[in-house]
Amino acid sequence: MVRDTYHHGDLRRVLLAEAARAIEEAGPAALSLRDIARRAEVSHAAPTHHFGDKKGLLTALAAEGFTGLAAALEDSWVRDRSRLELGVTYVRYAVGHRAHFEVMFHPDLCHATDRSLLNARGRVTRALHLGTNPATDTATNPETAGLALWSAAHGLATLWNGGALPACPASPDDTARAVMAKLT
Amino acid sequence: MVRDTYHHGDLRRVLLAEAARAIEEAGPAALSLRDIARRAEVSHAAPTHHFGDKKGLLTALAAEGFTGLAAALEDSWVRDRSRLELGVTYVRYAVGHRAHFEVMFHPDLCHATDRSLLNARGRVTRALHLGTNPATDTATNPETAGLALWSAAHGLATLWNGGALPACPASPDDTARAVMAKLT
DNA sequence: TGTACATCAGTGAACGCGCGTTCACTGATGTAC
DNA sequence: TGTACATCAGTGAACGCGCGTTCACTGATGTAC
Repeated sequence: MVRDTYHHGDLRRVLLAEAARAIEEAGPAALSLRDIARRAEVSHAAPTHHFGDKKGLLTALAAEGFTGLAAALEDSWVRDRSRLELGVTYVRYAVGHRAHFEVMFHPDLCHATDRSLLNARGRVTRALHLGTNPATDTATNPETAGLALWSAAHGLATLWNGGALPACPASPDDTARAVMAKLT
Repeated sequence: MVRDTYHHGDLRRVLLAEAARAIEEAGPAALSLRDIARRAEVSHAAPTHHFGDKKGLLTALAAEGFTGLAAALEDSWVRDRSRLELGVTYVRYAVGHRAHFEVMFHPDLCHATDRSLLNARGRVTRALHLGTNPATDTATNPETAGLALWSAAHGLATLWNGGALPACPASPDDTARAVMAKLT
């Protein structure tokens, strides 16, 4: 124990951060509560105290990820009022928060019915439809517009994080901008 | 043992099929060699005999997936000569082979340097560029065209398989067609 | 056609390990009076 | 200001379990002659 006090003070946050680091290093399949506790330098039972069980920790991580992504998207829209930039922001967030992103879209790993998780996820879905107007967009379905943007951004982010792109020289931002520009 | 012969006859194929079923049910994180052996009704050491180790099995599954996808894409191109349909085919394959698709894009789970895996993956990448012509497409970068199609199809497939789409009524094919139509 | 032998495919016991979870506990903090 | 007490946060020992891998083995198959 490196700590000088018995109480940690900010353990919950630290555990989430260490979980994210561990997932970035070896993927969510290799994650264990005991490893996270080791990284945080607390006893191996401490994580359970904060999250109930392993899925509880991953649920919290996913919820944190959805909340952060929703905030990033909303900021982006306020700043640029551009759906292209909305997609770029999505990719940037995913690449910058690989572990969160990984967990967010693997419901197997989480308590699927967790309220805060569902709320945060809904907020992201809504943000992805900013700039599509059901009243004026009668010709093109705004659902489809939202889904196309989501698909392209999500796909690029996933491929990028998975190392599937063969020797891509450009930055994620530039690549995302080029891809998003192909959407009508 | 239900079998009446000592030798199984087709164990390798059966093990891959059972692995795919197991992954569909509970995700790749929950996969174990012993569980696959149980499903195939062989001793728990039998899978190791065929694949060397756990990663070996998943590598074989991923390679099988890439090969099947490449074949589907090539067929699609021969049949329709349509890049839109190429994207639809990608989504259809991914939705119809969830387990393979999952493993294909998680290099953590595989022996990353396996030759047959890399070959099959390259074949998919090439198929995704069918119909983009470096000679004539000087205005729009064919790399970008390939990547945009890939991103949109991959993203839609991933979101669909992950259950991320809120109550989508249409079939994967129809949804993919609508999304792909938004690409220039 | 038969026989010897090499090779292949699957077995089952054994190993050591790290895991998630439980539990009674103790140290620290906050609140009521 | 002090004291009693409830609550919270983290501990460390213990549990039972399923796992991947190894190993010497045995049953079955194919091939050479």
